[in-house]
Amino acid sequence: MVTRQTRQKEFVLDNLKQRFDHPTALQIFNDAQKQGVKIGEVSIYRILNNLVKEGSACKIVTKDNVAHFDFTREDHIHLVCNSCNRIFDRYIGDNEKLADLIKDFHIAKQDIVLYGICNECAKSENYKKSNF
Amino acid sequence: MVTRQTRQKEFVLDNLKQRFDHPTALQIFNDAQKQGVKIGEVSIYRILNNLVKEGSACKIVTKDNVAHFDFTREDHIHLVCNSCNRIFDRYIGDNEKLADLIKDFHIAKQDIVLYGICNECAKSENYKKSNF
DNA sequence: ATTCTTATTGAAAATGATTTTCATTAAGGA
DNA sequence: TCCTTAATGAAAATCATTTTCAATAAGAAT
Repeated sequence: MVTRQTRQKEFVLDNLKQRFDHPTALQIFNDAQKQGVKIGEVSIYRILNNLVKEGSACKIVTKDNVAHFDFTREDHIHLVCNSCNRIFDRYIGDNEKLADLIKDFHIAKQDIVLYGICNECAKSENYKKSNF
Repeated sequence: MVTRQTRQKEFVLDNLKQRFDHPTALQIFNDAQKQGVKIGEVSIYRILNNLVKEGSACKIVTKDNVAHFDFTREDHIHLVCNSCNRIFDRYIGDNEKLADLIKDFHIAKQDIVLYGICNECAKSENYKKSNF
């Protein structure tokens, strides 16, 4: 299957690259409309999910069940506020301590969540079928 | 407002205390039915959300947009598999390094998410109105 | 440049977990 | 036993996201 370059894909990727506010699909859709770019909302969802699959973007789900997207740049982690649903970036090295991550943010250990692929799924390679 | 003790609340809390598999509302509902305990699904959602609000439970949302619940015990963090959607507990101290969290799990830094309350919301105390 | 294949799009409908509504039930104090 | 109102639950609503599928268009082939 040969992938094709389209206006829609280009717009979504560019929009995501330019901004640092972890937009939702709807926010990107609104940007497109403001700029007179014709894209259906559904296509934005599909394009974003594809970017996540290929590793060019990551998806962060806030507690209001809304997916936010971020272009994959330098390694950083995400601090998510459960009240205002904003997402903050924190750049931190491998050798830094857990306590450093929690500083300046009110986080219980139970609310530290690391999304990845468990060893079992990684071995079976089933995860390739996954949406993430 | 005086809170009242009910069979329904008791069942949900007990069920959550007994299990370590981070059940969904539906799983708890199924347990109730198997055991002949009459509770509506809606009530389970409501009771679980109340437990989260009061700090007795925490909610972990997997990438398939399903909420899982965990009775608040010792401090531990959650590793979530994006393929099988299982949730793993990891007990870890403040002084441990970030690298230790990632060991044995295939995680990009972008997929490390810490849910909490940002300083701004904590100051304004708006977060008390929040569901979390 | 034109044709052709099929990847991609997008509108409408479907999905599915969760929340809201509101009449009914029942906890537990009076 | 009565009374207030917290809590429940069935049905309906919500809402982000996904699926469907006919129409469109990228870009290779001719």
